[in-house]
Amino acid sequence: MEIIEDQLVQTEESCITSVNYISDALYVLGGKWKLVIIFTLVESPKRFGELQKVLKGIGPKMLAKDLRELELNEFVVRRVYEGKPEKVVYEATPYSKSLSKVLSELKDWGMKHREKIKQSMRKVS
Amino acid sequence: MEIIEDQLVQTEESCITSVNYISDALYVLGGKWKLVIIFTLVESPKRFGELQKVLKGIGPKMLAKDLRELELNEFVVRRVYEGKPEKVVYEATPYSKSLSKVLSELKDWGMKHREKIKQSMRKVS
DNA sequence: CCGTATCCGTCATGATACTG
DNA sequence: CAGTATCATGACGGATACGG
Repeated sequence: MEIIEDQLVQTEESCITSVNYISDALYVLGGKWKLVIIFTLVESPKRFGELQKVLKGIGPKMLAKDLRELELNEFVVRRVYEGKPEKVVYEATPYSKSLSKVLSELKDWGMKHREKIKQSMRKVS
Repeated sequence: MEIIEDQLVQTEESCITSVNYISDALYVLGGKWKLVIIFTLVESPKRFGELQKVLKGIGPKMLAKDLRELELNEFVVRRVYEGKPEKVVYEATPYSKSLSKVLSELKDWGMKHREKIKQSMRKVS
């Protein structure tokens, strides 16, 4: 019995380690918008207003807050170009690009998920 | 000018579509615990108490709520085995397993991220 | 052991108005 | 255009007690 317990603890340990990695990731990437912001900025740099348009539904406060946090964690660079009206552009860093696999897997899964939802809606109706 | 606008709208459109897929995914998987719960259950089915132990820090209320939602969205099956003390086991469905790529990419990224954090802490000290 | 019920505090999110 | 200020709401989280 105790031996079995030990084995369980072992397997649980490695599982817990993996869980910690995922929790770490979610700690910096968590929330409703951060991953989406990173995704759109990896596609191309964008201005504040453009981001608001692409991320339908986000308010300026949340967007500003998330951008600040993403800048702190080095996912995003805020560049200011002086000029008549000065231009502010947000740009994804190489570190953001290290997330591209995660993002593309998530996007693929999201596509399949949407298909599944559509089908179950057909069944209901 | 209007033609350029149209082109921008085109590129934005495809970007927005991808954004929607990711938002869809985050809608069902979002929050602090859902992905972690799915991950541990994909490794092996677990009981309520075991989950509480593995996910250090989650309270019974949150765990119950997330498990209920995951059951609704068909990520998890709740199985009850009758017996002296009846046993309740939560099990990942095949649909959860369709997330395995997302999860392993996220885990890998989390590992690298932890390394990066460690290094930047060394630099500071 | 498996949860539910309750209370309560904190934080994330949102809507809107407003300033440089 | 880029963001801040303000206010409101709900999600999340912790503690504890309780019932099946």
